[in-house]
Amino acid sequence: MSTAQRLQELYDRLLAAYGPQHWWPGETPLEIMVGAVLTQNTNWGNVVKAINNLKQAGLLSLEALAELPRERLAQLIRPSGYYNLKAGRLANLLAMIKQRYGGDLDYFFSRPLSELRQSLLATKGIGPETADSIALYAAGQPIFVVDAYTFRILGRHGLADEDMGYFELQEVFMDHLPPEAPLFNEFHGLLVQLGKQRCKRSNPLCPGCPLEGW
DNA sequence: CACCAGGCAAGTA
DNA sequence: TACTTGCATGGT
Repeated sequence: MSTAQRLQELYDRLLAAYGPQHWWPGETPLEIMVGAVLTQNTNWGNVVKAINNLKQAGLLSLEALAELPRERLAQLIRPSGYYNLKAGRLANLLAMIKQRYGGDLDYFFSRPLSELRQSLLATKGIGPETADSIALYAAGQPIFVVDAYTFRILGRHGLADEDMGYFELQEVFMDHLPPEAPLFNEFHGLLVQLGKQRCKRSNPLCPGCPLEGW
């Protein structure tokens, strides 16, 4: 069984079990980008509270966020945790987009994938997963997003080993799947859905697991 | 009550 | 280079 075939079966099983996830759970590219930073090591429910605070204050726009005092921003995103840290990270990101791309979000997202990722990764506080989440889900570009669930699930089933890093695991997907954003989008969403199902670390063969025997 | 969640960067040896 | 630690809220 080739890696390509195994990945295809993984995808098919998850899709059959959970159906389309239509990710990212956010309405605009800006909201998706902000959510990608806020969800770093944080439960999504807390991120929703933080984003709602920004929405209700009418501050969920590039201009408003960029002009917001750091302390005020921190208080608004408080429910998402690490709020001082994340306020700084958001500010770094907004500053980068302003400085390099004139604050034009559509233009920024339309840059070639390599440049987009390079700019994101050069921003302090934006690591591989956050950068790729923004590139895929906010910009719609074909890059596979790896996260803690991806390591756990693929590791448990023999497609990733312990010493594998982010970019290595990413290559497992990129090297064996067609580079299509809609596929990468759905695949990652499905992996997170499985990861959240409480089928976590101890019991790969819990009853009814869609990956039974995979 | 302890543990965890869709990371990342800085510090230590 | 390879570990370890700080960051923080809210749900289970």
